[in-house]
Amino acid sequence: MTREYNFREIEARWQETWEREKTFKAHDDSDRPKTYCLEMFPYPSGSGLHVGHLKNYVPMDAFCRYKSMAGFNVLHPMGWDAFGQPAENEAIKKGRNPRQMVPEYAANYKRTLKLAGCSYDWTREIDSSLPEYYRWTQWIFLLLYKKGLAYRDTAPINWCPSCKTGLANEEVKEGRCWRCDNPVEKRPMPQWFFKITAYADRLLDDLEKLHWTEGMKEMQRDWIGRSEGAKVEFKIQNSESCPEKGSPAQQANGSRIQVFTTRPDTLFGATFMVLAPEHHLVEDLTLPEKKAEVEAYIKKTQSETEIERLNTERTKTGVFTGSYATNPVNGEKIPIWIADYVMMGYGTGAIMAVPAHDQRDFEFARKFNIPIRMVFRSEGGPAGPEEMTQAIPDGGSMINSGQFDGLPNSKETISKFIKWLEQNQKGRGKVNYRLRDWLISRQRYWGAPIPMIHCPKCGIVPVPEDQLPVLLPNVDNYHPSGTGESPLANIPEFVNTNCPKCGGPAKRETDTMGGYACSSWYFLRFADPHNNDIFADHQKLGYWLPVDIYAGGAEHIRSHLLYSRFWTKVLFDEGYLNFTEPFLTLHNQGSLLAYTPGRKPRANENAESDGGEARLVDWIVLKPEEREAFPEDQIVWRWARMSKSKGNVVTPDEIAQKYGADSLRVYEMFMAPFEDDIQWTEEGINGSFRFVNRVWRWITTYQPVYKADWAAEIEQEDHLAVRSVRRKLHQTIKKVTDDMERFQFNTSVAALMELTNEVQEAFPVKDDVPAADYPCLVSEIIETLTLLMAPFTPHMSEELWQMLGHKGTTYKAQWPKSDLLIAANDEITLVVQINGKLRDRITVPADISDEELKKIALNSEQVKKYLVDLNIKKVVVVPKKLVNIVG
RNA sequence: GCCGGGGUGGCGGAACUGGUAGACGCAAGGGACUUAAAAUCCCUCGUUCCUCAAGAACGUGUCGGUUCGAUUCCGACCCUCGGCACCA
Repeated sequence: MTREYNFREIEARWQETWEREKTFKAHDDSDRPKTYCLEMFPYPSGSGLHVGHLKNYVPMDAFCRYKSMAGFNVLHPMGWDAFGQPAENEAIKKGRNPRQMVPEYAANYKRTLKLAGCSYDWTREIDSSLPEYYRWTQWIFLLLYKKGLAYRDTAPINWCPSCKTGLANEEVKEGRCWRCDNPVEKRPMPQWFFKITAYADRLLDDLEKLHWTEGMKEMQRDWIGRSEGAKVEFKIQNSESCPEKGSPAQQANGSRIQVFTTRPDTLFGATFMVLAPEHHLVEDLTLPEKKAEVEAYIKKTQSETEIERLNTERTKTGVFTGSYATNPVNGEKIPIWIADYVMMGYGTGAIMAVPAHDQRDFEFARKFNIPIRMVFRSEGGPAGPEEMTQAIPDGGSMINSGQFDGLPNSKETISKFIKWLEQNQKGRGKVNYRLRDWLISRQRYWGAPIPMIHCPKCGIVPVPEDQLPVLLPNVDNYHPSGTGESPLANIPEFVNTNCPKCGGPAKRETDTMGGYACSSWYFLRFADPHNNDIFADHQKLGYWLPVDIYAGGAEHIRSHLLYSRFWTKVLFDEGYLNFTEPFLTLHNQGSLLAYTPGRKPRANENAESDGGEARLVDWIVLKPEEREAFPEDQIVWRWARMSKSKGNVVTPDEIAQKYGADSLRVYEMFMAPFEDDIQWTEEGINGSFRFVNRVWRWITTYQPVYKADWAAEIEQEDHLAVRSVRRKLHQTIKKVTDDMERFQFNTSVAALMELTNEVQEAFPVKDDVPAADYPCLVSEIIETLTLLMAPFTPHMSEELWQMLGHKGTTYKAQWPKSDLLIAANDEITLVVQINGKLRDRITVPADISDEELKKIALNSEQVKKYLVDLNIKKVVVVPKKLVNIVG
């Protein structure tokens, strides 16, 4: 009586039904508790979705379906991160206008997500490149500006010569552009920044509230990089060549150099100072006779890429400026050097160097013969600098440190130094961050225009809110200018405007906002995506937000999450939100790996890689055209992340065609935990396909036996002979429910497989109509299994559900409840150990007492033969589980 | 170098708060059905010893510790993946 499992027809039909019935529409008013589940919205690329992308979408979809069945009002929206460089670069490559291209690509993504059976509320679809969306991105920019959190500054920025635009600090990975992987340069440019550093402590402290893994929190902490210490002022001594007067710059700066140090306790050991070559005082501090040398050094460091400078292995270099400073604690005259191991971007760009207790300073001092002075010493350690082979970071007690001598080298002593500095006005306690302000300006076309106007009279004036959005003009040529200016600068109709303040002629800001601006608040928009009066209605935000479960790639941990958390806090401070953290729980999905042919690099391929001594490559993917002629025995196969560029992608379309979307879903959830990578194999998906088929076959076989009112009569039915099946059923309900809550899809599927195996053994699939021995139990299994499968195989479950005579969708059906009495085992396996070694397993009643357990264990034939020459010292009994006989 | 995750059969992976290691699946081998194949169903499947069985020993990266008992806890080390890195 089995029916054919025609998955192609079934899946297409139910996808249409869901769309027609708006099954997944989230309602803003409901008695049910809400849950907001969100995947990071994708940039819809031209190559479309492959099965690897579904590693995120499919499990999250199963989770949403489960939550809906468990009684929640689920918000599960989707949109497109379409504004920014990836889309623009793609459009340039294809010679297309992003305005037309993006919707096409988005439509293809949407089609594929529907094909995979994903349950999105498409009425909330958003596209960050549409004016009705970016109007609010601009609005938030103005809000930040009003709060003094958006500012313009000319500073050396990370410049990607390939993308021809500036990059935020977070977008630089190992000195390379996160998008195109080319080395970045430093370039001074007037740019817009967001003052995220003002929120550094809150971004750090609030991590405590979140259900993120320790690893993810730690990454955010690392990136924020809080360190406590002191800011200390070193007076510049007038140089001997011009004894009485400092240069104008020296006077303007009060003739002082500010340094940040985490170790003010080592101040007495500071025997020189080092400034970053870019430090603004360098020019003034350089004596005429040192000028040539210093300038040559600066030139040399400028030509170094960020990558070269990041290399910690190389030896220290630097030059003496000829000037001296005064050590504030002991009045000593110490030389001022410049060296590239001091970075302008961290702290004040200047350090006090304590060679005895800092390894970098030690190396530098040894190389340039600068005195080394210990300021603490421990017993057994080196007695003096001449005995040192490396810096000693801490320990022992203070020496050579005036009134501090004898104190232990400890945190308390550091506090005493800071107090002393503050009392004597030589410095003060200071917290420093690695985090730098967020560079938002892009000299590119495809982004939200920064809503600012430059007026010759009034200066920088924000665009009034009622004039938003500042529309991105439609143009033919949107290529980067290459001059460093945005393409918008060449469009007079856009640039020329009137000052909102004085009405006079003025010019618009031509930079656009980087894509991260759009993605820093989209999760708020989903609560109320079509609102034209505000970015989202306060009440709706209050109902839906914050996001309960957020899932996405680990590559976004530092930038996107940091920026989103920052904006959320700003909007909270302004009273727009009633929560301070947007994403309560966070999951990072693993990737899908494909077995990929490659080859060893040729001799020249590593040597001349751009950017100097870059990473060593030991494997290069074979391009399809290259593979044809490549000798088979020289191919090196590896598991590599699926991506279009590697030519190893598998599309959902081809898999849905061959095995069905439901089998694909089961496979992606079953093969590994959510966070782990999956090695894609066709055999694997075939295994999932077999499982789905078995469920289908079993349920359709026994469907004639099904009675919808089984629940009323099942307690009267005598199914003692098959009670273990019913027990297994209820154990499985519990197992799957618990695992879903913990985001453990792989073990959920495994539990369903176990159940299916056991059910099939008790009620085999035969060709003839099965005997209806236990109609109520069979009905319970049919119904429960159909529903338990629904999150994993939604199409098949809908089909079966309808076949059983139910109206409506499984999405709104009630998730099965486990009856703990039925699930309870009436027998347990007693494990008998002797000295911790397994000797016997005995089946005993579940309600057995400890005494009986002990008795049974000692009487076991298996055990007895070991007991002959064993002097029993002790018997450990673990209730209802185990007996360990110790001799 | 620092921080974080992880090392379990031929493979992917299970094992709740210390208590039966290897669930579930893949691959492999054998068998049933079939003219045949596919599909399906049944059996075997960590290693070693023993002719087989019964049974035994070993076994969760390595070494050591705590414990009646350790994949699980502690210490040291090795490998691997991810993040950060002349961060003052």
